[in-house]
Amino acid sequence: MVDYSPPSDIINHMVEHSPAILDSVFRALSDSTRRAMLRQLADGERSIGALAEPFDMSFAGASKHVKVLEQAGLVRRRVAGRIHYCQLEAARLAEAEAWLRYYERFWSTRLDTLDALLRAEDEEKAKTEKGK
Amino acid sequence: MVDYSPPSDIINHMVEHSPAILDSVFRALSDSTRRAMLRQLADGERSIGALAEPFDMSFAGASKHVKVLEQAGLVRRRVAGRIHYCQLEAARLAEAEAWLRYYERFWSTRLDTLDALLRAEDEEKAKTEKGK
DNA sequence: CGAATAGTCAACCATGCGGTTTAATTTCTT
DNA sequence: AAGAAATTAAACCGCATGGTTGACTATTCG
Repeated sequence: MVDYSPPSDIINHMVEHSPAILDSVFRALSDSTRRAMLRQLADGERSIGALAEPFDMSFAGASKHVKVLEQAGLVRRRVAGRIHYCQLEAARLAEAEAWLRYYERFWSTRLDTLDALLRAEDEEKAKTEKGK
Repeated sequence: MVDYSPPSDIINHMVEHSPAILDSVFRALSDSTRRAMLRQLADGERSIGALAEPFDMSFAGASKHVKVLEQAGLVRRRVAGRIHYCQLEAARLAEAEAWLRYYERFWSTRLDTLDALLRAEDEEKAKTEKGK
């Protein structure tokens, strides 16, 4: 059985990776407006205007939120004419999750239920979200 | 096969739970000093002083960080005489992780490798960390 | 061309943050 | 009882934040 485990400096890199990146990712996630934007983006590409619409907030305000998400690497922007389309970017969220997951091991693990619960909702969500 | 899947309002509760709580948790995690403190706490209870020690920072400064962690529900405090002992509190980290995990499904899933990688390091870490 | 649309930029405001210092409180030690 | 130790509290500083408004740029539509 070959040892596929990575050198521990890679692990260390992931656990206290580039602190600045984790800083910006967690910071970006610490605002419920931005989290809601990410949730919208989970359903696919959205223009800035479309992202702004659900919130009682100026266009410029939304634009600033998107910039925060973008600078944290959570969102990629594709400019098409005068419209800026935003897309979820997985990698950075994955880093944040990796950080959390690392610590999961140290706590008691009642988290598994929670996890299962979310995964169970998988198909169901996919269905119900269709008619939005 | 019985349906164990929870009503979707529970899921909703978990995905955009109490926004204020997720706000405070992610905010607390957005500072590398506080993340380092949590990492210390992953090895067990620590006094405020012990938590402050690795950082070139005043006692009061560290105390404020701990308060942020505490108010986010990430840390519990046990006062014994003049010493305040801090302990990792799993639940809130779990909520944050649940939020992230929910979105994981929407991205591509190269994250599994990352996960496996961290879990592989499991025993190894336990060994090497002994001589600290 | 001219007007509407999508978005940014800059200035501004109030608030909060990370950090300090100094003072106060409580507990342990002697 | 006196003093040291562990910690909080309060006041303060500089800077970032979330939000606004108003002016500006670029693109599309008629």
